[in-house]
Amino acid sequence: MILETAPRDTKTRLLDAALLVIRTKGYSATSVDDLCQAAGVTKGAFFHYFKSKEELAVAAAGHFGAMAEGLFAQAPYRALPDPLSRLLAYVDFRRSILQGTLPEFTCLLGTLVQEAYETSPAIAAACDREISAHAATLEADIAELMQTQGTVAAWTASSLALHTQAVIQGAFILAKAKHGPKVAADSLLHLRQYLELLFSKKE
Amino acid sequence: MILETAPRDTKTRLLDAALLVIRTKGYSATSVDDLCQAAGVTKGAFFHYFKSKEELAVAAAGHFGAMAEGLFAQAPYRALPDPLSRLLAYVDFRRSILQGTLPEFTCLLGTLVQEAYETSPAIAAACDREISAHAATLEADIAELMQTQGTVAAWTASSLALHTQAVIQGAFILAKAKHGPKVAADSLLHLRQYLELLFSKKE
DNA sequence: ACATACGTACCGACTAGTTGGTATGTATCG
DNA sequence: CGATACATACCAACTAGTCGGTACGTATGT
Repeated sequence: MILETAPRDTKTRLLDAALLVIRTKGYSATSVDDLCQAAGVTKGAFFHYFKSKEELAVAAAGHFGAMAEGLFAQAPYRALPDPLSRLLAYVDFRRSILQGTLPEFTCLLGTLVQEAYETSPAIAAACDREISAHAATLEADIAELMQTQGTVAAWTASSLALHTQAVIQGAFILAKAKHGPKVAADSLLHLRQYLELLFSKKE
Repeated sequence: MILETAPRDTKTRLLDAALLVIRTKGYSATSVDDLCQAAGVTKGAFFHYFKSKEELAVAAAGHFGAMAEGLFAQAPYRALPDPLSRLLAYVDFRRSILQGTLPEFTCLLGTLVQEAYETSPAIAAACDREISAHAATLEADIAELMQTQGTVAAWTASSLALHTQAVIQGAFILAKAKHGPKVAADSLLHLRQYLELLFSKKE
């Protein structure tokens, strides 16, 4: 039995093209024709797989989330033994992937949600889902840290996990304004220092 | 001599409309007709004052920056005597203005630069200018703090000032994803705590 | 073995509406 | 008078989405 390679290929090509083009031009400024051209696919194919541009955006958010999940799950820092090392290494890892051009390392979800939060509930929900899912991967380590160190605080593990994502998203915006990753790397260093100040035991 | 109220009025109406509409729908999704309708002005008037949509965006960035400058310059916290109080009160003030709807309290500059950083150098430069100018108002207090406390660090006053802006921008993105200001307020509390951990003298 | 039937995966011309921008007019003010 | 401040009509280009058609693999019936 021969598995058809074509169908999945075309759909994936469109999703991959969406990641790049939308992160470069923004969602609204990206036309369906742009996407088709970047994917090397016709308009007929586009609307065969997605019934609207909005549906493509929702699927692209899922595609981006799945890609990120794979990237971070496979990353070497995940194998570190204690939660503090893992948390700090997560920030270091995020800093290390600030490579290449801006559309390559910035976040599709932040781009999408900023344009669509008022006009497309479906896109906003998809972005929230993926961002929150990624934050949740940090929450376990943070919760463990708080417990073993007996942290008493006004904030929760969840709020700190989301704060890390806020810093990352904000770092991307500054990187776009200044057209380079340096300012983002600096901001991640401040985030790292905050986590160290919170959880490093003072001897 | 009677100052003509009309010309400046029309131009300001367009700029004010731009602040609201662009923050709601995004830059690309906002048409010139949208702007004219929101401002109660015709297309002829629009192109009388701005020779292109892009030029309007650059002017709107400046308008937003000027508005912010006034708001923060007049804010009561500015009168506090010591730099640490002023810095922490700045964060508290930013938290206190997370009121009303999202388009009312989010940042036009972050919205604009994310959409235009690759496609419009003029808009990107305008956003960078305004964001950096606002960050600079914090830099003096941070530098003074570092000096009086003899802070020895790998980071600079400038990088910490920019980091505060990254947190704020990222907080807005999360607020948009979750459609409410609570997550943003929580993130600002983490920023406040970071600043306290950095600068509060342990007695 | 072969015909019929059907579903999936496309293709690309087309349309109705929208876009940023222009051309040309007029009204008012100094 | 001439300059400024609009208003209105208009246009070429582009927009998302549609639709009739094709190519091809597979299942079924005889």
